[in-house]
Amino acid sequence: MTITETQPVSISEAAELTGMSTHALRYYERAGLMLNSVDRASSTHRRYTDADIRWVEFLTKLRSTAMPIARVRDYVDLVRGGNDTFAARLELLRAHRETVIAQLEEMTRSLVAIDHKIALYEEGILGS
Amino acid sequence: MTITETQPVSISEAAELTGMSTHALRYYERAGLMLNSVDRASSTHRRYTDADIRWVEFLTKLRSTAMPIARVRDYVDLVRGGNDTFAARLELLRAHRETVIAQLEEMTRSLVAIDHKIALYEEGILGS
DNA sequence: CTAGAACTTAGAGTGCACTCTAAGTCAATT
DNA sequence: AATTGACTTAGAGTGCACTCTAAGTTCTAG
Repeated sequence: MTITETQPVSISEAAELTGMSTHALRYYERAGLMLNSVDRASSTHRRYTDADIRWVEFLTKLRSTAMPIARVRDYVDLVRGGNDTFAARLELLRAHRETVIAQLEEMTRSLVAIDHKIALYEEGILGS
Repeated sequence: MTITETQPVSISEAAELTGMSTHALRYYERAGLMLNSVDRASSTHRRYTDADIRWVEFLTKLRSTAMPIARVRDYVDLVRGGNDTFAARLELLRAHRETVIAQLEEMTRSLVAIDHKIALYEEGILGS
């Protein structure tokens, strides 16, 4: 019977679980990133389900790879569009994948340059 | 005699060489990121030396690894501070290095999640 | 010498992604 | 029943990093 927490949670608990602020969670919902608007208990207070939490976590992955909010919304809109949008979603994610790889490469190149400068400092060689 | 371009260049040429806008180059100078203010030919027009260009390129590496402008300025101030600041500069760069590595790790984790979703789409399994 | 392009400055404007505020409502405790 | 604290909304405010504008100056070509 050890079923993992399946009770919907308040916005502040959702914030703790996802590492976002309550403000940001409301902002995401207003920005149309929430797939279906979060349920309300007492007709006003939000109740985040497990699925909501997992969705926010996926959004966070998109955002942490520098996908702009607008692009995230495009993806969400496609998901809302149903099965006809499978190909478009796949294309969007693949395109994003390429930008992420490019970012990783640029970052890695920059890191190498920074490491090089660190090495020069460690050898006491440098002036700038 | 094949000496590489060593003539100072105009701001628009500097922009082309560094991939930044002329606006951004002026902004960086005003923000105190330029080590020593760029020389002026005709007492008004900027002349970027090779050293200036290389410096901007290094700044770009710091920026492309998400070092905030304010932190970059801290580093520049240390460099201006002379040899006494070697240890502090090294420390700043090492600390930044850690944040870059953390960023790379998070990005890579997110990429894995995105790849996983792509794979599900490719197998025609998914709904969100 | 003149026209036009490129440059100068200070300061205002932009876009993004939150973040905060105000004024009020709801829930839990005393 | 009243207080306290978490929640609600719409909308304003913030911080960052540019980016643009206006009004004027300087360089270059003809």
